Amino acid sequence: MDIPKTYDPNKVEAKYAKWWQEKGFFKTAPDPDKEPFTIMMPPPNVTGVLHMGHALQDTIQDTLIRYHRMQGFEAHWQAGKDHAGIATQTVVEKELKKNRQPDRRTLGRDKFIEEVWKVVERNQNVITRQKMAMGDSADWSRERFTLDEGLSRAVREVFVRLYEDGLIYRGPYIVNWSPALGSAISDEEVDHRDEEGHLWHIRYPGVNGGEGAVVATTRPETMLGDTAVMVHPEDERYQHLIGKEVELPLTGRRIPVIADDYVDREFGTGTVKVTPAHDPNDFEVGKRHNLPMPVIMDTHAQIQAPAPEKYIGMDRFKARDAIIKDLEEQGLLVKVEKHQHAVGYCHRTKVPIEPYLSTQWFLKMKPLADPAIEAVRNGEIQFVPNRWEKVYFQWLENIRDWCISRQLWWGHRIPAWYCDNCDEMTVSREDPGECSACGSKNIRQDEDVLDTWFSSWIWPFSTLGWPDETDEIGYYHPTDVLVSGYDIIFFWIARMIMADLYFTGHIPYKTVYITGMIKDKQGRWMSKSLGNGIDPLEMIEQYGADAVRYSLTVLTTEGQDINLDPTRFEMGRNFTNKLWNAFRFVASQASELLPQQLEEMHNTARSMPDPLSPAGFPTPQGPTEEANLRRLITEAIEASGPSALEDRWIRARYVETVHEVEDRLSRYKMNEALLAIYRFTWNEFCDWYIESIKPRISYDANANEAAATLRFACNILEDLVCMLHPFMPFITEEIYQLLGQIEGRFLPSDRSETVSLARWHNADVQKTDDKAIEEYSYVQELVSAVRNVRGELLVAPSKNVKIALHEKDPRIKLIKREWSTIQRLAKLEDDGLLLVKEKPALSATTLVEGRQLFVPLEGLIDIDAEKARVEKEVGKLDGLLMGVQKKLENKKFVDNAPGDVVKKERDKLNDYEEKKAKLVKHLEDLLG
RNA sequence: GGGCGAUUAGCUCAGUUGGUUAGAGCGCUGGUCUCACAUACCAGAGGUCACAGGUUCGAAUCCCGUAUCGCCCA
Repeated sequence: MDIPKTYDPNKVEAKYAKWWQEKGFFKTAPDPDKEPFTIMMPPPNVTGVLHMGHALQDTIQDTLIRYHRMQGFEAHWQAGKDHAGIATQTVVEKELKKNRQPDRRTLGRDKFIEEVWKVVERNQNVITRQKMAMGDSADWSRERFTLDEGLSRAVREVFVRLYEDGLIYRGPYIVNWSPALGSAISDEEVDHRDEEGHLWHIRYPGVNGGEGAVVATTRPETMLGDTAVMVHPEDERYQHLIGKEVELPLTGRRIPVIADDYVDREFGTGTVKVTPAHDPNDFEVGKRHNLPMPVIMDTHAQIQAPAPEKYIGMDRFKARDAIIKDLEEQGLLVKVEKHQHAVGYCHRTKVPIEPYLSTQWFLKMKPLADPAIEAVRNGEIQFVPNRWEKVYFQWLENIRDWCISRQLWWGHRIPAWYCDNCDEMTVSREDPGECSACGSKNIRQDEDVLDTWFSSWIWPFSTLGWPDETDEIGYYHPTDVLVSGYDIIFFWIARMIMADLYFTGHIPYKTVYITGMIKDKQGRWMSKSLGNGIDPLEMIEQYGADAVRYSLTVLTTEGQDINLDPTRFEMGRNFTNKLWNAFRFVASQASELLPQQLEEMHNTARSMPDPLSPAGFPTPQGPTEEANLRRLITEAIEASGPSALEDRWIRARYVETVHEVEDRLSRYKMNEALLAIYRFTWNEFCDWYIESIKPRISYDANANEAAATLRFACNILEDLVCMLHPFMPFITEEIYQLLGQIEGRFLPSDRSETVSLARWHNADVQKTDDKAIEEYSYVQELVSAVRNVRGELLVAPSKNVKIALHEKDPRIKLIKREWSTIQRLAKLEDDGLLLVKEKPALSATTLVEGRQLFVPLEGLIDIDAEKARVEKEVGKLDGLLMGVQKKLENKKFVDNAPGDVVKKERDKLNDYEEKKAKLVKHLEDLLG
């Protein structure tokens, strides 16, 4: 077999990504005989490309999916994409501008939407290909899009039902307005930042030249929309003002002074201006006091009528400067103070939010929130790590109504129609042809679209065919795990739970696994503007998808943020290289030896006597020969069970590793699961097992034994790649396929076509082997001890040495049995085992299991180096002894600690003292 | 203002229910191109577990506080 010397991930990965799809291994269907395991893939925005966050979350999801698929679950990973209203529309508008095409308004709604679809279709494919490159084993044939026909129907059903249930309402309220987007946004889309601003004290003169009032404000430009001045009703300083009027500077208007206990007497002057159309609190005041509510800014936050002519058309911040200047000139600016305050920014455009009075659609959240709180409170849904539950509760318990309308074109258009004849509104599942009240055909659909999250919050069931009662809903839903980041707990996760409970009566998923966020090396968010993003595809190209997955998984711990340095992918690459070479070694030996042995079996089978014919008669041809061959093969397979100590040891360690992986995965400790496999692969299979079998497979070894050993090694390696497959799907598939091609390995007939459908070897049905582990550990300790002496005394690697043990050492039998292994690993001479009564001259001394092991180094030993080495050992023991002695001298410890703990300490004390005595004796010898 | 997280080796991070000689990868030091792998092998150095108290026979781990950094909510 021709195995390339270096592993080329790009080539291999492309091959299997394609093959898996062609074979349809990841397609699922409701199957009552199998238990489902389902994950809904968080739908990525169609605007973007894959980023590191996706790479991390997809890796975790894919690992869970592949693991369960191998365990025999109908493992369904629901793929899909999100139309991402604001993001997509913005991207397309920018693109139009860049290409000097007509802008959105000029194009008109229909033409513009056509343009968006073009971009979306282009991006859709790119994203899917990227996810396939990651190795995502999703069922792409069931992929959904939030704007496809079925999901659009589901969205409309949800809207209409909530409207009919009285939870959706429409009306004029103060909303968070993003002047950059020209749209309302929800509370969650506003970021608050503490900023150093100013508090301007402005005099509003009394109507008859009186003093009037001095108001303090952080946003003087809004004064153009003031319709009152307000004081606290019990504030004795201002009793005389209540009910009077003051002049509103720059406008020529008069406004009343009202009393409302909303006012904080301690803040500023205790007198505040009231701008009902541009401040949420003032809006409430305005309603209470029946104040007029002039809107003095347009949708781009430029001043508009009824503000004075002079300011019209000015941007709000330019207007602020102008107003301050004008007030100053008129002597009405009393004082300016520095002032720390929170400013809301549009999450997407980073532009300050304008509180803005406009007519929008809202969803009452309280009735939806209560069951969602309960579902987590009673443990039906669990967050991992569970600290996020607190965040979830905090938000739901203080929930506010959700503004769901957006002044955009790209999205689900609100299914409400207004009648031009009777002013009635029709809300309907089907597009109505006429007004539901007066029957007029003169109706217009609402111009606005719904918030994107209004379609993604029903993702777990809309993707499965809801509102129809499909088999899929009954089978896959509720799903098992949601894997997502903490940044969208409010936007998405909490809302999904609310929607599912309301519409299906079920939870959407049992577990919410919250990942950390990927930051740059210095812990900063990755962003385009900083240019510090790491492109996963670039990394895949450079290191391979398996390496990227490996590194991301290992770096993920309990939802902690990851500060990612791209060089971290080297560890993944190194691991794939290590695994590849281990495979290359075993497979190249096996593919040379096993076919030869098979050939011999054929010959033997031919010359074997027919058991039914009398001895001495010539062997007949045909079925008997085949039967003989079968017998020989069966024998060969039996012979390739674990026979040597290292076989039994590696098998036992494999079983223990499977056990560890299962345990860690069940607790979502992905990194620990993978590290267990890593250690098994590198530090046990490669460092010890392969090295141990080398004598048995070398050219001068017995051919049958070598063949059996290689068959066993191939089997272990195959088990290993199966265990690793959920984490690193590509290289494991490649190795699995190539292992299957080794002639003479005698594969079981039920061996699966692909490793992705290989059966997971559950640990609980396999046996470990304590004796093998105990004995092999001694071999390891012995070898390490000799290596330590060699290393510290700078014995040349090419130089073989001898070892000497006391003739009564209880391990001598074991050493003799495992001599070929020990000899090779410790680099000993063929006859390098000496049994002695006392220490040979000029020997280094070390301890194995507390007993002395001598390394005679005549002519090589450097007394000073050996002294230094042993003194270091003694020093270590002294440290340990001190700790133990201190404990045992403490009467309280001896009296109070559990018996076994005290005994352990006593044993340690004896052990250390014995060891020390031996080494001290050795030191004395060296000096003497 | 409320909440959460972090602080462990030069760097990036692990460390279950309190009892280990506190670990890994990278980096570092010394030695090896040993017929799978130099993306490797062998050996080694390196930590007062942020600080200060407390509980306990015993604390990196539990409790209180302080400091620094970061995030979320208001």
